[in-house]
Amino acid sequence: MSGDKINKLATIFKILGEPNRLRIVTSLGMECRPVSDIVKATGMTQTNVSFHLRLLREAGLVRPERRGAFIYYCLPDGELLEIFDLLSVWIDLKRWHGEQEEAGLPGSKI
Amino acid sequence: MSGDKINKLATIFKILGEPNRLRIVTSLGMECRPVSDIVKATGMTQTNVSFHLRLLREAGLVRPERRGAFIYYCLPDGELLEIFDLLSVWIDLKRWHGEQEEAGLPGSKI
DNA sequence: TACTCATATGTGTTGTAGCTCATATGAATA
DNA sequence: TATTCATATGAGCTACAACACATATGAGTA
Repeated sequence: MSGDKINKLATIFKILGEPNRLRIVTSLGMECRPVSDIVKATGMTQTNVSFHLRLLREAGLVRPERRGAFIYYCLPDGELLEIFDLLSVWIDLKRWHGEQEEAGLPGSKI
Repeated sequence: MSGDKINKLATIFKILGEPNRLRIVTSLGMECRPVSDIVKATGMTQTNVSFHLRLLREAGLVRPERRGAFIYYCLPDGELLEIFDLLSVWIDLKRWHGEQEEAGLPGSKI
């Protein structure tokens, strides 16, 4: 994989690697919601939601849409949610046995 | 999606959101390689590779395997790489138009 | 135009991630 | 067992991410 691709991928991962941001994205689902709804749904402060929305927006992970006094935010498409599900299933099935404490070599401290 | 699932997902994303770590993972591909190989392939210092390998290991994203004096690291399975490809294609096709500078509302500064 | 509501943004603080240096551990070999 | 090679780990530094507060902007309405 090219260095450029890796950097873009890492950027997306980093953006999604913040629990509050991931909550915002998943709370959207496939519907567009105004910021005030996201604030209510997540319990975060308005300032903080706006802060994270900007990063998500600049990364292209979320799309704003003004409707009157409100600004609705939407996911660009549903594929992202499908990828989340894939990874989530992967985590449940293949990994995350406890806290991965015993990740070393069997019978050794590495 | 449950809060627990979101946290686990966010943890994985955060781990993969560091370019050097992502380079380590993708440089492994489906083969197991000793740390010294990873050091050569990535150009990072040994200390730093070890530092990141620990995080990857604790997250279950990489599996160590001692062979004599060497410790080989492997990906637990290939599905992870497939997910990377999915996201990478998504980035190329749907997103990342320039630097997303024009992510606001058309004809408005939001 | 003045006022209100919804959202964005600039500034400052604080915790933590990433990195390096020095050193420890553990396997192989003489 | 002494030495060497491969890798891990603890301590300390620095930069940046996440957050809050105060304030600005921009749309709707009286």
